[in-house]
Amino acid sequence: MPEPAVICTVDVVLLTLSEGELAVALFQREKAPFEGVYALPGGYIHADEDKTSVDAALRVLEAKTGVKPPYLEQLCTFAGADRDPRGWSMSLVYFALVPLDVLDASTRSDMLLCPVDRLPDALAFDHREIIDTARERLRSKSVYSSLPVMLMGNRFTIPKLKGLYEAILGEPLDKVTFRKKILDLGILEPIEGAKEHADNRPAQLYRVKRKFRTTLATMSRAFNSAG
Amino acid sequence: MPEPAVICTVDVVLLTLSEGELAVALFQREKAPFEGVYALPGGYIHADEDKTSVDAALRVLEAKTGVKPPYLEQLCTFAGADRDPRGWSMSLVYFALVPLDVLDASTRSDMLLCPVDRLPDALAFDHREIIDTARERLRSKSVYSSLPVMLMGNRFTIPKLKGLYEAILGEPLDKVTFRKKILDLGILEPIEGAKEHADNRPAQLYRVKRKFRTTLATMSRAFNSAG
DNA sequence: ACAATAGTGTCTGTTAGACACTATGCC
DNA sequence: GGCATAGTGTCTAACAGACACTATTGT
Repeated sequence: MPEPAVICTVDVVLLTLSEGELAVALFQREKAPFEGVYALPGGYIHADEDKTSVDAALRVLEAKTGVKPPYLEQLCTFAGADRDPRGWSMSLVYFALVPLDVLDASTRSDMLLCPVDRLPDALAFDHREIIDTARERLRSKSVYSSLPVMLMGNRFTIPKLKGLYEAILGEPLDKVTFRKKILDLGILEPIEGAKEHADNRPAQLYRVKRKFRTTLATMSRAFNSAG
Repeated sequence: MPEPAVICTVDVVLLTLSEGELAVALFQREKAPFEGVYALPGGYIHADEDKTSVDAALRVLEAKTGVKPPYLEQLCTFAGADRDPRGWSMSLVYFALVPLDVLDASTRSDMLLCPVDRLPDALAFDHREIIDTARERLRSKSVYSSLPVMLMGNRFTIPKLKGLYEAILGEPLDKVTFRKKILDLGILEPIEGAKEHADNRPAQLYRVKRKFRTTLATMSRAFNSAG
């Protein structure tokens, strides 16, 4: 017996660090439903074109943003009868982390980089919930891993990275502990003679070691003490 | 433009504790593809019947096993062109934990409870990979949470629960540490005067406190020392 | 009494976090 | 010199894990 068709789409939560804040990439929808309303980049799965669901996510992201994300993982699937007025729908959502400079280099002009703490009042479908889920995923992974370095550019200082962790976790971290643990991971190396200058003591610049450019490290203990 | 149809299914990895081992519920497929081969309980999403994807998972599980699982969460979505010979398919996989006695009470006779360490040589589709993903999810969640108590019955002893954690994590745990941490969670209470008798010193029986029957606790530190 | 497992008390090495301190730039 | 931030040394309280010990049953 033929089943009523299910609407199969892929959406991507692309997060970046913009002006010290976590921001998500949004686009105004060109068609109904939710025409003109901001939504995550996404689109139908093209069964004749996408070999895997990752391919579909990359294709959609490439089309909307021109970016190949250095980090991409499956987030969750949002499905049900009520989330799309056109019918029963299934949205396979991916979660991408992209440094701001990569995004800047190839941005399509219609993209809105919106700080996750100040989302528009209206978002298409259940995209607000999806973004919240992505934030929560990033937060929980950040507690015990080096995932956030995917949001930094090629060179960054420890204090800047600490600020990013604090922005993600929403709480202050201890300077000494953060330093020790992030360095103990062994994925960062100082860039000889390179310092970031401000109107105070310059900070040592670091980069991710070559062999960890793709792989990420997990740390043995959490950064914060929360249970 | 009409998109080529995507095959939308729900599958459930139902795990239980059988004779001290973690076991998964499998069924022989009645139709091609993979007719006669063991597979996870699953089926098409019924867009006209299932309001949400959880409904679909529960319906499929109820139909095959007669069980309403005390714990159910979305695991992952497996999708792509190659996993199903019929075409591009998308399987939304749920992950259920059920105590053995609940399962025994309403088992359909054609179910195979197979220890996860001794799976059949042949499994339908990518179900072996799916089961591995579920084991890994359970393992990672067990390190820092009380999730495994969902696999115990109404009453159990601390040493029995410790054995379950060891089966899931695949490594021995320290008796003292386990005791302290599982009790510190505050979700268990001793059953007054109830002991489990063997041919040695009887062990105190515990149960999950009423207010935690549905909610689960997370512990501040890991059970094991592994990073 | 003995075997076997349940359960506890104590010690030790490790570590997170607090705090104080030093270092190094710009004004 | 003063200020601000980078970076380090040290102390302490908490805790995981090891080990030895006691407790309680059946045989």
